[in-house]
Amino acid sequence: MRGPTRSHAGPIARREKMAPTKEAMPALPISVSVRLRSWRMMARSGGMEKVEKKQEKRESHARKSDEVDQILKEFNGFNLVAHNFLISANVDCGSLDEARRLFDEMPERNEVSWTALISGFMKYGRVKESIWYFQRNPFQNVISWTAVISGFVQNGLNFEAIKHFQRMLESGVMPNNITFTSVIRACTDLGDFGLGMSVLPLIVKVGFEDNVSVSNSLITLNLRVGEIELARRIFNQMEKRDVITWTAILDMYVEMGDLGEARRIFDEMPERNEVSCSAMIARYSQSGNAEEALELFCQIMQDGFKPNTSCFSSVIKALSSLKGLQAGKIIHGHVVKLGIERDLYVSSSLIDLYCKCGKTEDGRLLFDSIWEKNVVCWNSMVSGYSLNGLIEEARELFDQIPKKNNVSWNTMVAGYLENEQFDKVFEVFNEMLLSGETPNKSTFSSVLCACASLASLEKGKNLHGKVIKLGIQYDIFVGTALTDMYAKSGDIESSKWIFNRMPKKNEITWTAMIQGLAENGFAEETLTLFDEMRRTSSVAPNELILSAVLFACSHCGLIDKGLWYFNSMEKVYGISPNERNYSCVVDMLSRSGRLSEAEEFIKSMPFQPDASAWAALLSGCNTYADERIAERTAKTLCKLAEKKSGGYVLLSNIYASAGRWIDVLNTRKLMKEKGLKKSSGCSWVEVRNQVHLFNSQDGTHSQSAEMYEILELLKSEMLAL
DNA sequence: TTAGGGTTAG
Repeated sequence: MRGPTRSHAGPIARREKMAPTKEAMPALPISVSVRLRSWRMMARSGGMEKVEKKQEKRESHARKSDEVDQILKEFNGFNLVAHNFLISANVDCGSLDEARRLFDEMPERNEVSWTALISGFMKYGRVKESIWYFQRNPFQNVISWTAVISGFVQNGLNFEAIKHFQRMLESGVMPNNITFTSVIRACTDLGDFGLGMSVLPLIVKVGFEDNVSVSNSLITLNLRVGEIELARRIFNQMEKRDVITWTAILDMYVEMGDLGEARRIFDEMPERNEVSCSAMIARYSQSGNAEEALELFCQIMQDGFKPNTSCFSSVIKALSSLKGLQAGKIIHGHVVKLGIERDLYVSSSLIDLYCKCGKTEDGRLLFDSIWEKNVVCWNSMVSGYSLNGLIEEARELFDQIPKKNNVSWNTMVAGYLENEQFDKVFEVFNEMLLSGETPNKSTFSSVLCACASLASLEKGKNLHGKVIKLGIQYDIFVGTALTDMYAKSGDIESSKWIFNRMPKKNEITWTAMIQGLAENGFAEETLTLFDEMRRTSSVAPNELILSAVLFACSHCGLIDKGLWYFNSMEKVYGISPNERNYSCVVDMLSRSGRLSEAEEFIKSMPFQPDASAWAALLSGCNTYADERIAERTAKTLCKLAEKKSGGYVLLSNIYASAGRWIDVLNTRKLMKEKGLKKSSGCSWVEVRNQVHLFNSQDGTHSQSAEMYEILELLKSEMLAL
């Protein structure tokens, strides 16, 4: 039989009911005690899989139970210590009902019996039952109070934990180091720095300010709320430090963005264990330093360290970002060999790995092989489908998720965005709201991005209002999405307003703003902001930023500056200029009349120049009336038009913009002869959150007849005036 | 009775 919350081997002592005797309770022999303890330790350290394997080799589960029964019989059927051990052993294996049965049967219980059951219920999320026993517990000492407080914290009920801490103090029981550790953890999880630090005077009063566990939890509290200096001060003041202190301090440097220093600490740590190793690998992996994560993993393997499941899940994550399918398969082999493929962290990251490497079917096979899937497995598979363009499969699976969380919704929203089905983005977003799930930073950044793609200012403004209500408008992801949305919708002032108030900006934030300014024609501001970025931030210019800068230089007439930026792209920033960048330079030179230079520049391009480069030159030829170059350029454009479908339309447009109307007519004539049709233009307008499309050739809009009627009416009224 | 580490969305 399986327990309610995880797989278990079943109750340990299925014994017949014995008549308990209260008198004559000799102490349990040490050998028995040790044997029971080792059983318990085994259950604890390795989980039931390990226990089951060991049992297969040595003795059957039933025999072990018989052995325990035998021991109990030897001691007149009842021994308090043995019973307590049995309760703990059952708790460790998740057989809570058997633990309770044993407890209820006991003729006499001590504080250990009570605490074992109370903490046992807490451990498996059965909070109400835990409290029921706690309230009836005659031994409400510091240990059982602490068991309840830490139990609340484990179950995410942090306010309850604090409340019980207050009640404990009111009842006159003094906290110990473990109580303080649990209470500080509750404050950390609540993100309440003030509350956490308000416990400090009591810690000093009771004399635990030098305790390693208490200091460790205080360091973590400070790091979580960004009080890095205070965390460092606590660390410096500690006389004794353990492996947990050192692991926590790794986080401090990661928080400061100094992974190099974190690695130095890791290398110099006086003591390392599998947790500190997995912490370092995870930090590399989470910060996008996949190669380092992989290297460290290999190194600790070479050093003979046995990686745990955390190491595996982090290294698989690193491999999926590197698209390391082959290495991933090797790791998968190790995982199977070690029998840890059932770990949900490992299997979820493996699904992600296969999908990120384009092996969606392999990901699905793995997904189907998992018996007890959690929501992360589902989300990983949904995400896998959508990133491989299988958005319908993603939606189908999404609909089957038994208990969706906000990541499930965000995955689906992001999936539609990635697959450019913007109307679906809003549809799922609305479904999400209706389901009662609260959107978060991730949701808003995706939905705002959809608004930016549609240049849908009304929807974007509406979402901005929601974002303000949640107080997340200057978050790096949301702020960037808002900056981009306003810029793409043409509201550059609002875009600048958000950008200027963002406390932290990354490469994408700067790109959105610089590109936004350039595309909205604010050339000088583009260049000023680019200079500011170089002076004040550590962000390196990327291809998009430099394209925007070139575009701005071209529009400002800053030819030499533009050429200087163009030349520095490869030399200084290591970015190979693309066709767009080359065309931009051609445009720049042509606009300023340096036509021969522009023509030479086109010829020097490392790839086949596209129509836009020649078009820019032709436009310049028209402005500066250079017939010779114009003729050559027009011929080349004609050849290009023949090669490409739709080339004539482009050519005709180019001639039109260059004012060469005879050539326009000739091109159109040529198109007619070849039986080509000009594609129709269209425009759209957004009314009450709905985008209405208008086609220039056919009246596709359902209400076009009514619209024309109203137009006629307006016309006649205007004429009457 | 406790503190440090892991997977999926942006």
